[in-house]
Amino acid sequence: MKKIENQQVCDFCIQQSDIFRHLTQEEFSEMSYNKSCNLYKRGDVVYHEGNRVNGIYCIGKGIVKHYKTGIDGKEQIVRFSKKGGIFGFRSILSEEVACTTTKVIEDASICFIPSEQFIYWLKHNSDFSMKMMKLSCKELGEANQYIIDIAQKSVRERLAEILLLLNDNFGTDAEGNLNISLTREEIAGLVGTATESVIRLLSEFKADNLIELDRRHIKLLNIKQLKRICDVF
Amino acid sequence: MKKIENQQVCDFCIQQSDIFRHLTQEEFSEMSYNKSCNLYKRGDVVYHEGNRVNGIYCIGKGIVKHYKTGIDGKEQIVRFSKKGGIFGFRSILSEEVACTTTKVIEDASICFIPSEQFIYWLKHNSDFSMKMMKLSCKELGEANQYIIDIAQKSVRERLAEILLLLNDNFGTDAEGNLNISLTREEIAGLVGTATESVIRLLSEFKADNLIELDRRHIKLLNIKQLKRICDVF
DNA sequence: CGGGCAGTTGACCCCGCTCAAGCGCGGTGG
DNA sequence: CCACCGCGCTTGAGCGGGGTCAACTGCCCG
Repeated sequence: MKKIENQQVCDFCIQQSDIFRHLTQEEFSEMSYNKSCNLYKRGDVVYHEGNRVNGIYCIGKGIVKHYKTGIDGKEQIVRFSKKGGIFGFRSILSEEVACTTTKVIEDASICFIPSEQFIYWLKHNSDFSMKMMKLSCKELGEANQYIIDIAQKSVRERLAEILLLLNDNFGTDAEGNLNISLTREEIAGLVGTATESVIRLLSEFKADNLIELDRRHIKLLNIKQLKRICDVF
Repeated sequence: MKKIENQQVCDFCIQQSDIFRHLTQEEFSEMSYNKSCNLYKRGDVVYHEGNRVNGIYCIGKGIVKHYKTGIDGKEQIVRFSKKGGIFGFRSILSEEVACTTTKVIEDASICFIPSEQFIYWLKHNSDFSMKMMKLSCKELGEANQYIIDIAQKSVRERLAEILLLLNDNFGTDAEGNLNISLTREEIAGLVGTATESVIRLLSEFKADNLIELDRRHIKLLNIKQLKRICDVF
């Protein structure tokens, strides 16, 4: 886990983030002073499930996955975070240990802000506090949706939904491929199924001309039909 | 849906709730002035999924279930709230419509506090605001746990877990029965399975002397063994 | 007494998980 | 430069958990 001081990229992360838009100039300077910025490579772990987290993290560049480890070490991915996103706050605010492991899946530049600083802002800047409140409640709504999806939809439906969700969250590159590179196993951990099932269903989708596959590059060809597959509700 | 003004029970709900402990005397009086208290019967709906919620609710007495409606109207219960609990805040804070329906399962006395009042407190009482933050993040952690449970555990394991969870949350009455009365269908909606599966597994548990069944009264006989069943992680 | 709903039980079968074998590609070392 | 290795990916076979459907019971209530 290589960590390099890199203040320049770090300022970028503040500008990107909705959460920090409402800081005053003074607060902004204080933040720059107190935070530290590190570079991470794919596979690096930011923190482990069950560990105490003593600050929040914001992303200037790259993508991380948040997952819980279950039976036989099988990963269940509950969320991603990308440029402009923050994470780690759940554990601090609920005063519990981390409920997920956070691992880098695309080389990233991530800032660390000590929890004292974070808590101080929450208490003294109500705009910031309301933004945080909104964020955590939004994530709660998404988690609730996830629960009913996994409980009631078929794997096929969930896979279609996940593909659309990745499309919305990460968009596409010049060739039209999803702007996130996941192994089949990671997709399985996201959908909540076995790796083999993901492979079979992706092949089916390809045969039906819904998607194009080239190794880890996935291109959505027929979004309307994919929506029809997952919108059973 | 019978609603009766009932100020006396309502004061009780404020005293019960952790969330309101930190209000000043002045704030407490203001709250009593602005809130309204209503009585609900089993089956009454407090608000529907997809509707706008314009205040938060706190419970003086009774139990409600929060559920999402899925395929064929199948309910997925995501949470309960009981005496001292508050709900409805997620929708207000995330500025979205309600993501769940809230229905009474045990006759209840529930207060309504307009969102302007709620938001005002959040902005002007940082203790209150921190409490709310903690609550929403705690719920988020529970939702994440729920996701991996449903994705990776068997129905048998989940049912055992749910029984223990009900035991922790609602305790037992004088005869040792769980202090919450649920239909088999509701248990199924909680576990995320079919009603018939719940019935079969409950019978199994009974045959193994893990529980005692008498209609909707459930009594846990061997908590240690139930824990062993659900703790596969 | 009859209707309706919750609960129960049995039969059936399909989705999706597991296991096992084979393939393709990139990296490494001789 | 090629041979080997290992990991990620793919495909097939088999089977079992659990969902669905249907029939029946018991109980409450009009």
